[in-house]
Amino acid sequence: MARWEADASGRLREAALELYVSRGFEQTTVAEIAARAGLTARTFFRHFADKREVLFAGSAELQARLVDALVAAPEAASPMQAVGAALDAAAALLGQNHQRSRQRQSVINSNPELRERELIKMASLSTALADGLRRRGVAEPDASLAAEAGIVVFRVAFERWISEPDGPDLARTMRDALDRLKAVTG
Amino acid sequence: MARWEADASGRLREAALELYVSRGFEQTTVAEIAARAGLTARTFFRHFADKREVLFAGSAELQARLVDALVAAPEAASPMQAVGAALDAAAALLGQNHQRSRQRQSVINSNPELRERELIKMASLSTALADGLRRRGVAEPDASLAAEAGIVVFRVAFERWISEPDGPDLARTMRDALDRLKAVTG
DNA sequence: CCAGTGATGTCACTTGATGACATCACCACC
DNA sequence: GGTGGTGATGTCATCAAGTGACATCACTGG
Repeated sequence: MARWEADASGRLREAALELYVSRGFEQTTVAEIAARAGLTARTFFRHFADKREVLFAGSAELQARLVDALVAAPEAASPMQAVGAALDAAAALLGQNHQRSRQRQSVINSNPELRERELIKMASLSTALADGLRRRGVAEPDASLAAEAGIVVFRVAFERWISEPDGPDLARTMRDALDRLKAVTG
Repeated sequence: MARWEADASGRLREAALELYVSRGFEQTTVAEIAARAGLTARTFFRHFADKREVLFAGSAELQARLVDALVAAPEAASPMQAVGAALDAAAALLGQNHQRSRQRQSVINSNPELRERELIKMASLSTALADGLRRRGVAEPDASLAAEAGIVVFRVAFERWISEPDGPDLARTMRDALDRLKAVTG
């Protein structure tokens, strides 16, 4: 029994993505997004800290799942094996919706401000993974390095997966990238 | 001689850093920075694209030097050895001014918008290094992975160097971090 | 001496973002 | 059934970032 139309946040997310795709990020005003969702600009900023954040609403959940997978890895697993488990979880969560991922990523890639925001989300992921590794008893700087290396693999593999509509699935692409990283640093 | 006071850009950089340090980034307006430099806000935006960019004026030169060092590495050098040469160049350029680096980094670390900007500069560095590696004949995804791995080492080592006033110098810290990365991914 | 040029100033404007306050529908409790 | 609380929203005012258009002003080259 909603007092207002339900799921204001979801409507704002949807309206924003549609407008960002059709006219571009900069050409879209917050007032337009809110109007399309049947709300006002002031309300938009109650749901999202700024105009970019609306595209990253799912990142907190992604981070939580990655960390869960990392800490749940077998105690005997090496740091990079634990990171690998986190990457598997990421692939499971993002590996669907190739089309939607591609669309969203295209918006992000076409705007520097959005790329900045994406990078800081990745950095947050990285520090969360490093925290998880330290809780597993991994010392510094190994924990940070393994976490950052995992994020590198994630980014490179995700980009590759996005750009190859008929390539292997995300999980496979990530495992391949991880193998290549081992080879190239070795 | 100069029609106006010389080095407007340098005066703006200096004024901005002073104000960002003393009152914080958000609490400083562009009008204040410009006034301290004897200029107007409009002129500030002719020198710097936005309020954050003034802190990253040297990044283009840093990038050029890293790429130069990378492409100048011996032809027989492996991808990671070439990246290592770039890191040596970075250490030579940034390894001085421990005090100033620390001050600037403290401003950046205390503000999310500035951290975003720093991350995108790092990403730019990474793609430039990957380009350089490809010019050296390194294929994808190895070029991207080696470049990103190099940036990871750079970031982790720089942070470590900043936080340890009496630790080893930057070049040494970077070499150590690179060794640890090899160990942890191996 | 004069036209051109480049750096700056002035003005007007849009938009992102925020604080203060009002409103309005529902809910719990007496 | 009131009655007051609560949470989500709207309204209004305001600030600061950023930009376009145009003026100015000092020097430079012919």
